[in-house]
Amino acid sequence: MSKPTIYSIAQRCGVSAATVSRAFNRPELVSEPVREQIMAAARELGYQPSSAARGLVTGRAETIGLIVSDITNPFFPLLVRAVQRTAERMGSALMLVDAEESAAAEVAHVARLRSRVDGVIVASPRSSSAALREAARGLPCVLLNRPLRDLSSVICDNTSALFDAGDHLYKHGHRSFALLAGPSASWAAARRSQAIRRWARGRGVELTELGPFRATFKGGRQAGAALLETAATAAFAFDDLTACGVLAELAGRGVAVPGERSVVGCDDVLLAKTVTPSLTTVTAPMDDLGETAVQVLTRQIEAPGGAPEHVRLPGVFVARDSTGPRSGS
Amino acid sequence: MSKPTIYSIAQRCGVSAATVSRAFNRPELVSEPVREQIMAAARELGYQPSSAARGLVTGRAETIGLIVSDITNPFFPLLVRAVQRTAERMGSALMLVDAEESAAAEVAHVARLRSRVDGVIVASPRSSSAALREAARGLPCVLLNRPLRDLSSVICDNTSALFDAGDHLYKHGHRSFALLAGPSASWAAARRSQAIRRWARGRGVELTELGPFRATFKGGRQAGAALLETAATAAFAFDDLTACGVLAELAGRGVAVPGERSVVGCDDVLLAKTVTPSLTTVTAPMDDLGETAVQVLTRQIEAPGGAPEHVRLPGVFVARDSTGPRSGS
DNA sequence: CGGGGGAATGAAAGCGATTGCATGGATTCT
DNA sequence: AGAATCCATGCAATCGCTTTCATTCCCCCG
Repeated sequence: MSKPTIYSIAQRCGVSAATVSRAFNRPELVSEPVREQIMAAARELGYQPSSAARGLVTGRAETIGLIVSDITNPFFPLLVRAVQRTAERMGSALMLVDAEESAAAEVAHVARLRSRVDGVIVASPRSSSAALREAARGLPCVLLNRPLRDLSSVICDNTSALFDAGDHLYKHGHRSFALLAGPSASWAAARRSQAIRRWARGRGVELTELGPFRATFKGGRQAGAALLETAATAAFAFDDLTACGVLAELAGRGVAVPGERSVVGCDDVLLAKTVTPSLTTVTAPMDDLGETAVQVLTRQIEAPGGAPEHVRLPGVFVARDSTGPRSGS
Repeated sequence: MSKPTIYSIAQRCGVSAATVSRAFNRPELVSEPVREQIMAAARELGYQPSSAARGLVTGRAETIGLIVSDITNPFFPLLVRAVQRTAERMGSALMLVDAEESAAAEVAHVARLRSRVDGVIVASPRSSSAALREAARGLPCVLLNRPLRDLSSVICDNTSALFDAGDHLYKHGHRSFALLAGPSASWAAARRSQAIRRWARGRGVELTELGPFRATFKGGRQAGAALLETAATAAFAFDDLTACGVLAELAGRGVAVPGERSVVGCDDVLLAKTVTPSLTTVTAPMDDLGETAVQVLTRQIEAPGGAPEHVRLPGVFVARDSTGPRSGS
């Protein structure tokens, strides 16, 4: 027997297909006994409404797309989880694509998803603003961690948390700092560097800028090596992955952390807690970020052409074991 | 103007909708000039075929589902990438759901995906065999890392690599081992434990079994603590995450690795290379696993009701810095 | 020069749902 | 009692595409 449809059920219950459809979508329009009979038949036949058919008539795919620049970056899994969970709560499925770090792939994927989703979330896009704008034309779209005037965005702003991080180090007696800058193409990297510079200026402490380094473990090792050539006793790494590289490099050279140098990361990926010493870092509110992104997107979908929304969520400083009092002196 | 359809294009080009459809799907059936004209018009109008409409008539969603038991487990990102990449090459999109470690959620998600995908891959399922079988009834399905007679499966078999790991330790002079068992509900855990037992028996060395421990960082710390109460100089952790926990616990207690104890993990997640010391482990062929799973699934989709396939891919032992010669003695 | 065959195209029937409108019966109001 | 409502349901159009079958036109061969 082929897949059950509303017609199989209708026939079996001696009603019309419309009634079956209503029993599912507007149950209050169907009398109780009929509705129950229909539900029973549906369960018995293992009926599942065809989302293609429904999508065709409603014009909604009940699906959203999520494009991540690099799924292997430990930053993303928690985000993916939050997005998926929220989407599901809103009755939508999640289509995930991994751009594998290619800007070109990003926009190509947006194009490919167009016909299958109601809207997309692009996380930490690497593409140019123009390319993004063009790719999203006529498609509800929310950017994550990348502001852009004409498109909605949800960003995590770590400025104040980085100030806290700086103060934390300052209180521990540190007076000479290093800024291990992230990739120059990254909006987040620019923003973080800027925050740290401002903080250092405000505090009147010495700040040595190094980099940019790639946002990878290897890049972190290079950053660590560079750090050792300075007199800085504390360093701000671009993100946790970089920070882990720094830690590894320092450990490899027998430099104690936090004994001789303190290191702070950013993002608070899973890695941060598991590495030794555990990382002092800035926690990004992943759940909120993902949830908010989906909500904003949903609004865009329901009111196409509406004004773009911009949401800013702050990160939170968290002290762990990679920072401590300034060494000996 | 509303979304362009094949009709808009047909009208614009003075041909019928059927011709437009053919121009896309069976270009050899359309004369060259007409085809080009259609393509030009399509590009100009920004036409994107509605996959809902196509899906409705072809009965194919051109989408596959991937259910992972826990996306935050570092084992998965590479797998997701491999699956997505392969699916895309086959012209399919990927719907991802995260069961958040709940067995009940797994089967519920299979049910939810049913109507939107052509088939599903369930990675490292936690559900009971019966529940899985029932959930997959009538839906092409491939299990990853979980064999089950009536369903197709792709598994990573680490038996021989674990033998290599044992031999590697043996050559370094170790004679007393600990087995830090993984969750008892996990097929992989059972299989790995069994392999290690067999190896130890074959070698005639002492093997202390500890656990089971949860497959998390915390579980690893407990395992590390337990390890220290034994005289074993080398330990097999269930997976890399556990191994990282062990490392952290040992480091926290000032026990040198590999100086005093050697530790081997399993899976070779990203973490394994980044942790200090880097983990000696067993590399799972993620790309192959993902690719094979999609291929097997595709075959199931094309030949529904065909016999289930079972593929077994071996892991590969890789020595890094968490293992070394037996301590002093 | 007539007919067979092939290539290019069109007409139309669905695919499985949703939904506006029409209908008929029961209920209520005056 | 007749009219006005209202509720539950059915009819039929529609969403955008694929695909079968029929049609037309042209070329080639006997």
